[in-house]
Amino acid sequence: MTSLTELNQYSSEHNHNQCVSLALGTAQQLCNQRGVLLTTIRHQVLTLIWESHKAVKAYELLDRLRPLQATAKPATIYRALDFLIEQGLIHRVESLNAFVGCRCSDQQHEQLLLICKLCEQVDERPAAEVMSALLEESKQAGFMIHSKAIEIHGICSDCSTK
Amino acid sequence: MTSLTELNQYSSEHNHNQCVSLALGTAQQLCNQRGVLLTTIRHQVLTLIWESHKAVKAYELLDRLRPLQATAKPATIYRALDFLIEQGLIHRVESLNAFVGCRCSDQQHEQLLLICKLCEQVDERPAAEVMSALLEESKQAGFMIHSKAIEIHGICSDCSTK
DNA sequence: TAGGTAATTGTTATATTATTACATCAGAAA
DNA sequence: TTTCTGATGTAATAATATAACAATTACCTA
Repeated sequence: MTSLTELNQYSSEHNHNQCVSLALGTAQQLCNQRGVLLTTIRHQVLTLIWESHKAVKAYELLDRLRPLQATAKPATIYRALDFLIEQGLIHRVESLNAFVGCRCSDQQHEQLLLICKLCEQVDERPAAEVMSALLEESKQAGFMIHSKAIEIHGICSDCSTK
Repeated sequence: MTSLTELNQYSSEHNHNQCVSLALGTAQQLCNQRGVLLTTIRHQVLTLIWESHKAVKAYELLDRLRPLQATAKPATIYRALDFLIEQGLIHRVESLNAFVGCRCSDQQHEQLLLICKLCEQVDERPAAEVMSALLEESKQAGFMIHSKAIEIHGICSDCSTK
């Protein structure tokens, strides 16, 4: 079986339907395992986020959710986003105030994010070397890590070779 | 001469006046060298930011600036912040929507930020190993770096030993 | 199946963060 | 003096996010 992390969304010919169905399938499975509910709204928001590999703004999601949920309000979106983040199904991109689907929700969730300024796509990388250097650095500083946001902005390989 | 980076703000007995005068001195010097103006407002905002090693919110700065600049408005603060960031004199902490003085403005500006959840102080570290691992990772991904935000949240050594 | 409870969603209002556009002013250069 | 540039004043508004409370739904168990 293909795993989420084996797909590279930057390649223009990637099968995005496969991305989406893998992501939603994994999400459902994880929620089942954890005894939490992937309700209709949460499922819809996750699906909207997965429409592309770009980070999406909350109010853009709201606009896109409204046709499906006539009563949707900001709180509707933010609650769904909170849930999806808690469950590790999406990333909050701090430097963009935006949200992107996580392709590694079943594994190590904290990843390095490579954010392309041109195509706006966000790539996740486990970046083991970076993470271990980070651990070492924190250890030296006597700092106990709770969470990390590692966000790199630049030009992705696909855009720079075009 | 003591350099900014030799001081550790986490040690409760550090001489903060020294931090401030070093920071403001370096800032003035850099602005002179670059032929840009550290105007009264910009100097005041930088001074307010340096009142502590905590990240400060824009509207909190505004409140604290108003006694000094009766006409100050949001744009006043955001313009000063934009300038200070451009000149590398402060960091924007993306994950807090807040701002903190930079102790390495005369050197490599992009640093790892260690943000304590208890005392709220922000420590900067050049973290050479992390940065080189990051470069290597980007290279492998064919990604051209423009800028980085590396923000680690947790408990600082000072707080965890208290 | 009825009743209790916790989780989810609906709804309104508002807080917080940030930008845009245009007017004015101050200082350096022609 | 005129002109240009950068900085600031000012008003309005856009964009992002949360709080508080009511209503509904899902689920457990007696």
